[in-house]
Amino acid sequence: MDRITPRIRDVAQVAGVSPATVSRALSKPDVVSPETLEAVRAAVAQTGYTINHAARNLRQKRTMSVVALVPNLANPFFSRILAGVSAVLAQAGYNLLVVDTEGPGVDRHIARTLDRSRADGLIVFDGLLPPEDLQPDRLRPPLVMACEWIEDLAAPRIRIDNAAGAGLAIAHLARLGHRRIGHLLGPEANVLARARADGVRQELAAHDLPVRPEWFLPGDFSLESGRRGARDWIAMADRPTAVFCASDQMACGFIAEVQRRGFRVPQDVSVVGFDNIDLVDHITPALTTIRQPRWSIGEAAARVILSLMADAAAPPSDTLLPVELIERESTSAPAAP
Amino acid sequence: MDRITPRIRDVAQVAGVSPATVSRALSKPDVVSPETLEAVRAAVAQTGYTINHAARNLRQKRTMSVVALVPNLANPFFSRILAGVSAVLAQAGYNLLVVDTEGPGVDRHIARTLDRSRADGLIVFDGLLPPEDLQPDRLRPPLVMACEWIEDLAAPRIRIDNAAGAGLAIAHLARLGHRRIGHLLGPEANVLARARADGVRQELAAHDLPVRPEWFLPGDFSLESGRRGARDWIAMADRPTAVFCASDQMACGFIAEVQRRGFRVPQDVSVVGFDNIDLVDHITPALTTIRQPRWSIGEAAARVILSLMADAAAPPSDTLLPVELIERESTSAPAAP
DNA sequence: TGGGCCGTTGAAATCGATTACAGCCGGCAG
DNA sequence: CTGCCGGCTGTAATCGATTTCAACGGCCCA
Repeated sequence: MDRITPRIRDVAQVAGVSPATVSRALSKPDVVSPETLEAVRAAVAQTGYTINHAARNLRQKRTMSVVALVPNLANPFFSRILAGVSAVLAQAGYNLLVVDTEGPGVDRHIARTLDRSRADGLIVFDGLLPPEDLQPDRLRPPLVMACEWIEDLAAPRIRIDNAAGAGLAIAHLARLGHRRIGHLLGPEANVLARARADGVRQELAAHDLPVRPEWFLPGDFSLESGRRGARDWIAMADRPTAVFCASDQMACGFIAEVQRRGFRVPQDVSVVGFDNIDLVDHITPALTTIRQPRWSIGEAAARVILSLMADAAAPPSDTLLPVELIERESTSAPAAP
Repeated sequence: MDRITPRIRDVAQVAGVSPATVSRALSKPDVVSPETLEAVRAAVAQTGYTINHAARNLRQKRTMSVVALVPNLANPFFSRILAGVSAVLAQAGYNLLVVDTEGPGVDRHIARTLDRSRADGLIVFDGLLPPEDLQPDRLRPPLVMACEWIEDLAAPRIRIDNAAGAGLAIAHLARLGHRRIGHLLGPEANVLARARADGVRQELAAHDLPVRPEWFLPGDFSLESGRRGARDWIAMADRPTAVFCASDQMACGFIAEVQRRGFRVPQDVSVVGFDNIDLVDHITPALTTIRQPRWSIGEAAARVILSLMADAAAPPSDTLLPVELIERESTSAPAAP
C-alpha cells in the first residue's frame, strides 16, 4: 500500500540515510559526500519526490514569493511592468503572484490577508487601497509602491515624474504654437491624475498660457470617458485647439469620438496621450504620447523589494524614472484662426 | 519581551482556554459556547493575532488558492477572463493567483513546480506548455484548460467554437458580396489559430469561394504582424477584397498599415477581427469582429475547477461557449470591380 | 599515544495550526 | 440511584521539512 505522496522520509529510507541528510543533499549539495548525494539523487528519482512547500514555508518562515497588487488587470498598461518584475524576481529565485484588487467578489481589504505567512514581499500598484490595511507592523511583509502611491504610507516608491511628463506634453503643444490647451483629467481620487493635472497647470503658467477651469475635462482613464471628453470638447463654445489626455486609453476614445463627429486629428485638434501603450502606435493617426519606461519600472520595483526583503531596515526611498515625449502624428500646429 | 508574531497559543493563554478551542472558535464558531467565543474574540483583538497560512496549509493539505497560467499578461485579452474567474472563486472562498508563463527569467517548466502544496487547482490558458509537465499524477492538482488547450492532455476544456467563429466572419463577408477573401493567420503552433484557419477553409468551401493558399498570410496575433500582413496584402498582384484577421490586435495593425499606405477601410478592403477587445470599438473605423464571451469563459473555468477540486473523479468535460458577430464599420460590400 | 579538528551524519526539536480522541459535567430516562 | 447521552473542552498526535546539536570516524600533530 503506497502513500499518496512521497515524503522526505520515504526518500531517506530508499537512499538508506536520514531525512536530515536528504534535506541537506537537496538544499546544500556541497556539505554531503558525493556518494551520499548520488544515492539521494537516485532515491528522489525513484520515488518521484517533490518538496512540500507548505512544510518548508512553515519551517523557514518564508515563501519565496512576492505578491503584486494591481488595481485592474484589464488595463494593458500593467502587463509589461509585471513582466519586468517577474524577470528580476525569477533571477533571484522568487515567484511573482499577481492579484487583482478590483472587481466583484474581491475584498477591498485583501491586503490585510497578505501577511508574512503568505508572501515575503508586496508590490502595490494601487494607490486607492485603504492605508490602514498596509501600515507597517510585525505581520506585514516589506512593501514597495510602484506607479501609484498612497500618501499616508511610508514605503519606498518607484514612479515616474508625472508632473514633468505632463509638462513635456504641454511644452510640446506650446512649441507647435497652441495657446488654447485643454486637459482631459484622470479620476479625481487618483494620485497620478492629480500629479499630471498639477504638471499641466505649472507648465501652462510657465508659458504664460491661460489656465481655464472649463478646459479641464473630467475623465477616469477609461476609453469611454475619452469619448465623453470628446463630446464635452465638441459642445464647448470656445474650444481648445489641443487636448492633453491623462491616459492613452482616453486619448483613443477621444480621437475616435471626434473623428466620428467629423473632426480631423490633428488638423482640427491636436491630441497627446500618456503611457505609450503598445496599441497607440497603430491607430490612425498614430498617437503622440508620453512614454513611461514600463519594463524599467518593473525592474526597479523588483530590485527594491529584493533589497528590502534582504534587509528590512532600509529607509523609504523614492525612485523617479524618466519619461520621454514620443512625437507621432496626432499633433501639429493649430489651424490658422 | 514579546514575540515577533502572536500564535494561536498566545491567544489561548490570554483567553484562558486551550489552542484547540481557539482554533474551533475561529473556524467553527457554532461548536463553542457563546462565552468562550466572546473571550476568544477579545483575545484575538487584544493580541492582534492573524493566522499562519503556512501552518494551516500544511495541516489541512490545501491552500485555498487556484493558480492561473497565462501565456502573456501583455495581452489585454485575458484581463476580463481573469476577472470572471476571480469573482467566482472569491465567492467560494478561494484566492486567484496569476502567473505569466512567458518572458525572460520565467521557466518554461513552471507548471512542474505547481504541485498540490502550492495550489489546489490550476487553470491553464497556455496551449504551448510542455504536456509532460502536466500529466495527471498524484502530485498535480486538478486542472482545467481554458481558451487554448493541449492536444495530448486529458482535462476539462472551456473554450469557444473557434471554427464556428471564423465561419461567422467568412459568412458575413460572403453575404456582403465578397468573393475574394483572405485570412491573416495566427501563430502556426497555436491551436486557436489552427482551429480558426480550418473554420475559414470550411466556410469558404461552403460558399463555393476560392481557397487560395497565397491568401492565407502568416501572422502571430501581434500588432506588428498585422502590419506585416498589410504589407503582404498590398504587395499582392491579385488582392482579396476582404481580410479576416485571427486576432483583433492583428486587425488593428493591419488597418493602421493599409491606411498609412493610402488605402481606405472598408472601401478598399473590408477587415474582420477576432476577440472583441475593448479598444476595437474605439478605433476608426470601428472594427467588425467576433466576440468571445470573456467574462463567461472565466466564470465557467472557475466553476469547473471548483467542482473538480470538490470531486476529483469528474470526467474530462468540454464546455463550448457561443461566439457572436459584432458588425461595425470596418466591413462593407466590395467596391465594384 | 593522546588530543583536537574537520567532514559527515543522525536524533530530535521545531515551525504553528488542526483534529482525533478522550474526559468532564449536567440532565434525563429507566 | 445508575447509566447514558450530548455539549463543550483539553491533551496530544499530526502535517513534512529544516536545523540545532551532538557524535562518530579519521587524520594530523604534538
